[in-house]
Amino acid sequence: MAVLPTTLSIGELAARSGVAPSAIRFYEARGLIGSQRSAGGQRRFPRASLRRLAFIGAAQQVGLTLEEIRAALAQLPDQRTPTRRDWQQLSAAWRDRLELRIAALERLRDDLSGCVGCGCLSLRRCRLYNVGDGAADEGQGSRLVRAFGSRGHLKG
Amino acid sequence: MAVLPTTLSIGELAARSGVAPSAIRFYEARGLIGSQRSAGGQRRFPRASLRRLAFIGAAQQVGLTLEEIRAALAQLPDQRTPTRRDWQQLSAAWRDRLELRIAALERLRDDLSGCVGCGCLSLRRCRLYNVGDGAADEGQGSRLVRAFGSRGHLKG
DNA sequence: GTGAGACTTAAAGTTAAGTTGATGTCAAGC
DNA sequence: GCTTGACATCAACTTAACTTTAAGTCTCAC
Repeated sequence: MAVLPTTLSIGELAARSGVAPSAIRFYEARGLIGSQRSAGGQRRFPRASLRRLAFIGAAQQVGLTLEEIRAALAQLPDQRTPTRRDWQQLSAAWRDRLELRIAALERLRDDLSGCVGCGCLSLRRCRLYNVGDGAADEGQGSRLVRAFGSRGHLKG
Repeated sequence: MAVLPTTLSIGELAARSGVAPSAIRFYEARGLIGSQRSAGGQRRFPRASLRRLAFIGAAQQVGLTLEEIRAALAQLPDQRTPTRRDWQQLSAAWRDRLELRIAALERLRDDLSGCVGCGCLSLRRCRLYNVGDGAADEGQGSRLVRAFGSRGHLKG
């Protein structure tokens, strides 16, 4: 059996985390992850970096940007193992965001389901498509579809 | 009361749809939407373009790229009002994608909930974080978090 | 102690989905 | 019939999150 090393090279970390070396360097440059250096200047990561990368991946799933993740991680005092309270706060915030995104997608799905077979695209009063049309004298067309959710997180 | 015009300038279409003129031009360049031209070369959109834009917006919510949306729209014979069957096929495909994304987010949420207060970040066997770690002799670390869902749609 | 392969940095490239700017034309109310 | 605001095109810029490339350095198994 191979002995588990106490530190990992960037290649080892990449292989075990599934995150590309270039991405890991990128995260380091953005302050999401730290490393020691070998005598020759190569990165040496503690094993905790694996958790850190998993954390980053999970946070991205939630729809956070790297900057937001960096800010969240920065709140965990740097060389301290996060406390239960640290973690509770982060995960609660995440769950709220997740719930919102899930609700938005479910709403869209339900509206879609209600439309199946109705020939929506040619109808005047479909919930999904009767949007912004026929509002000529109102000066402020409805924004049903746009209001569905956090479209913004995809592109800032 | 103003009379509803049979065609819309790009500015009118933008105002009523909530989509910026530059975005509409962009969609036209990408083949997602068409227009006639006035004698002087300005765009004139049929009122159906409002539905088209709503369609595009809804599709983006589902996580489709503009290219995928273009392909979907291209299946609807160009100057024909889509049939019930056309629409059924599209919306069924969308719902499948939505279901997948919803399921992935719910799984993440549930794992998060299971973790609240457990001090995950410092534990060895949390579902969320015990990923790719300790797999030194396996040569193929697990990819739990990465398998959560379509991370890819965010960047292609 | 050496050679292959992993690592280093910096800069430039990539993709999606647009926005912004420059420069010039159209449309319409007075 | 003119001026003002909307519109036209085209190219360049933007942002996020990386990847790729180039040129050079380190490591370590033999």
